[in-house]
Amino acid sequence: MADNHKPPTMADIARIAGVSLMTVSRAFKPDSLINKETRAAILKTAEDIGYVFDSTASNFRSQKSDFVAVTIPAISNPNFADTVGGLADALASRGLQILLGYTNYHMQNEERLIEQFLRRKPQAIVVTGGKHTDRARKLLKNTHMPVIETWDAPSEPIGNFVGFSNALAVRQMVDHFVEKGYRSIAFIGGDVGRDTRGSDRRMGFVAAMIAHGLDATRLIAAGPPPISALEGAAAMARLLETYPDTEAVICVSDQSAFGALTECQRRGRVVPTDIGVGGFGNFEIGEVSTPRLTTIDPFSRMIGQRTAGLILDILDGRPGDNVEIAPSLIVRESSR
Amino acid sequence: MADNHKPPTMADIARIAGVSLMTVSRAFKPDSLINKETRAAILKTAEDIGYVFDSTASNFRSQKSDFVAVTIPAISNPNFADTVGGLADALASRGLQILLGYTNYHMQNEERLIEQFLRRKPQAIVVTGGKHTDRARKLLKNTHMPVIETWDAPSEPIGNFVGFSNALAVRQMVDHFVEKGYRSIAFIGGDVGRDTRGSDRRMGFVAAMIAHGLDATRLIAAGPPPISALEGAAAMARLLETYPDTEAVICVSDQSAFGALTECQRRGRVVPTDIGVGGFGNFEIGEVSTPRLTTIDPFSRMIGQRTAGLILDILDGRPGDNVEIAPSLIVRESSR
DNA sequence: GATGCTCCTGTTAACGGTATCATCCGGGAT
DNA sequence: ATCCCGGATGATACCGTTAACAGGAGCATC
Repeated sequence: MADNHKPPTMADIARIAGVSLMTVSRAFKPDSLINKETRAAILKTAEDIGYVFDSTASNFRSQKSDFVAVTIPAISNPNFADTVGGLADALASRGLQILLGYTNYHMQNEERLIEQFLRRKPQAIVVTGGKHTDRARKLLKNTHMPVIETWDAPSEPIGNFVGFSNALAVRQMVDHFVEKGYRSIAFIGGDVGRDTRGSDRRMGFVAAMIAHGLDATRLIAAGPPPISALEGAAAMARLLETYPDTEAVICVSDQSAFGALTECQRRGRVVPTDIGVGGFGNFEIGEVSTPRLTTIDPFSRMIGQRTAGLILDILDGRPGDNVEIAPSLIVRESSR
Repeated sequence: MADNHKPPTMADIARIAGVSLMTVSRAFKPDSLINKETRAAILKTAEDIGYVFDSTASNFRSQKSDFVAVTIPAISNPNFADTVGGLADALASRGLQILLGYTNYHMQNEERLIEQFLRRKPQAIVVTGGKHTDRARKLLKNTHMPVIETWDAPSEPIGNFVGFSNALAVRQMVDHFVEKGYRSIAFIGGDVGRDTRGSDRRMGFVAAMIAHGLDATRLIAAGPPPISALEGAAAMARLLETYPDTEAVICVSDQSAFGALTECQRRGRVVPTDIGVGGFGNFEIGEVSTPRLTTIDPFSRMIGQRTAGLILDILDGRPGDNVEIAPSLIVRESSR
């Protein structure tokens, strides 16, 4: 097969098939008014000459893309990966493509990504969390496309949101621990302001402890996210040195909770008898550890699916309602 | 700020700033011939009227996008996530955007994704593995853009590749186990043909065992990928029931190896004394388990970085050389 | 026979940037 | 004065598709 210099266009197909350019165009739209045989002939011609539909030209002329832009803190966090997976699968049925960007937990990067994404005129833009730079907020506010914030329930959402209050979710865990008799409870992580979900969880911990009339000052820093199991273990070591009488610890994620758990075991502290451990995220690691981790399931994948539903609602002109996810406490053997 | 009906274009800026359209266009290209003050004035005007650059129009007219298309089996696999992360970071410096798609370990999905991606005329296309449907191969062969296969070292690459032989990587592990005195060695996973990396690893296991003159028939199925720790544990249970005298097991991934490890412990088999366990992938879970897992580090992130380098080489007209990654055996406490 | 309707096809004019080439200006070399 | 040259700007055509509108053919209805 000789290589001609220019890739074929619809005009080439039109000429060969003996129809007009517009008819060729229609042949490529699934639900357009066109004779079945005409379409078949056109598609065959297209296949024969190796025609490749030009989405760029199509998007340009119709002034809308088939993209949905999404920013997440990190692709390596299974929670966000699940959310994106749910979103992508649900949107694929409508032919919508995900445009994915990683902020590495930096709002500055998020702003840059948003700016880039807006240039492509996506059908909607999905961001993680409810905290953004002023400029990012302004950019999102000024746009006319659906804006969805996820993994949070901001009091002043930019557009809509699909998420939950991280603070309230942690409160569930504190309530559970207190009910089970733990009193001296510590929190690991969420010390770096830029991980807004982490610090929301820590703030939720503090508020809940105060509400129970308990000491809310046992806060251990674990550094910037993402917090690995090893960092969780290091934080646990510091915790036990600073507050040896700690009865329970709640960690910002299952990763760090797993690390904390192993550190307890290394030091001969029996979980959950000597010390209770709670995580966040319902990662697989908490399901296969010994003992298994008490955690909070944020329904990561569902967040993605509901986000997709919300986007489609809005695009179809239906009212777009915020979705409050209700994270669920999963009690396992790492707590009494 | 009242909302006018149409978003502003370069023509609007040109009118307001009193320059030609072309000058406005130049103001947005970093290294174009334009007076510094003129550019500043134009950019200020743009900011004032809330102009958003239209990448679609730009890509359309210049007949090239700033996309690099990438397909991976699953976003939730940390190895692939790392590869994409390395790729995305390295390409971002050149303003290239990743267009990411998940195949869910199905070549059919990969074919569909490739077809979609080609319509956007990306600068390059990156796929995972060296096995594809006939149609996908044909599509990739016919295109004129760089095609990179990763995570494999195919004997007949479509374009270039950045990867390694999964079979040879596993051979390293077998050699290590044999050297340490293990003889009755089993393999878990890789039974489903469609996970080509998994089955390559299993084939590598079989070949290596035969080369050592050992029994290569202890193969345990673990079902379709991705294989969770729980599935790894179940497979281990079956292994110990079928071949109680097994001295060591090599698993298709660290996830499944961790599951196998916990199952051994549940049954009172001491690792690595009673039984040796090896994984693949150098996941964090193998670093925090007790004992820690002997594994193979495929340098996931480096695969992404080197892929980016290769793409840039080709785009810049430099020769594009295949990159053979040399996965490295990491011996830890799960093997003697 | 006129009218209306459905189904299908065609003509034309964009969409918003950039490639290309032309032009203009000021200053240094000739 | 003339020429040349590099920096800066402008005029114009055009990338490949689709929106919008305009028919025409065939058939049923009045």
